[in-house]
Amino acid sequence: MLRAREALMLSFRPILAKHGFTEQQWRVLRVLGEKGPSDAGQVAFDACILAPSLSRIIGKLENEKFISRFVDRKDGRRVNLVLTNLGEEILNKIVPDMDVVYKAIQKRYGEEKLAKLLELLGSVSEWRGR
Amino acid sequence: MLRAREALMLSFRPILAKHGFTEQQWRVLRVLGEKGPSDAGQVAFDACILAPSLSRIIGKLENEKFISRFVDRKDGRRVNLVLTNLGEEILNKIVPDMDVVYKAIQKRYGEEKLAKLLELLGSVSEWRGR
DNA sequence: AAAATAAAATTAACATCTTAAATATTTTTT
DNA sequence: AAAAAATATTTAAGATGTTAATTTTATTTT
Repeated sequence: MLRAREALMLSFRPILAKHGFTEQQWRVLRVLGEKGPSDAGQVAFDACILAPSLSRIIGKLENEKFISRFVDRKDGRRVNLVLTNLGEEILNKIVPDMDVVYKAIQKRYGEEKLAKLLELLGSVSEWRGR
Repeated sequence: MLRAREALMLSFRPILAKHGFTEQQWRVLRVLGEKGPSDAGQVAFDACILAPSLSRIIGKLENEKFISRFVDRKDGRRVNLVLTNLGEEILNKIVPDMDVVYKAIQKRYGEEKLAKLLELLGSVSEWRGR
């Protein structure tokens, strides 16, 4: 699984590097773009990043003005995260490049084969906690 | 893929923690146990660990007497790694515990489904370099 | 054979992972 | 309402990931 992931990321990483993002920073931006404003816990789950890592990542992304962070009004423990305009801009620049690579992979590997793989991976993911 | 891996490792990590090893240290020991003495480059590939990480890991495992390291006689650039007796002992203690978990997963998830997943993952891994 | 190039491992620097502990806030108990 | 338990986030510390630079040894060029 590690090697498969590594083989895939070899194609994606150069795109991120060109824009100065790491994989994880990218996942945070992408999740916020796809699901809209969310609290840190939700982003951590969606981006598959542990809470301590996320804390530092959002610190950086906030400093660089890609996201903003504010405490929830109803629950003072929660921190809400939102993309800034700058964050949305950069997201819209990167997404198309990633899509090109994704589609190339889909074509090269076989569309139905890839779908099957994702389905099997999804069913593994779901047993969290048993 | 990340989430699937995480779901699986949730079952394995406690076993390693009980013996005081990290995932990566374990992969190094296991590879040396399965393939016998190998040079660092080969171990790095087999254990899916980058060379710089491996350097640090083998430093620790050598200090703790689980492996020994010596330069290749024919090629002075290469470093060969071997399990010590202590390393083999600990390996033989941990392997059965890991097997129990693996078989439980195999049973719970479905043997042929798991085989299919591993096959698909294997074929993804193989494109390295295209 | 000397110089240039290539290859394997290590070191360095910064980012992230992982577990545990600490903080702050909310909810539940008593 | 005060105390206790639970929840969300952050800090801390040690280990690994990632890229680049360095070191050492082999191989290739000239």
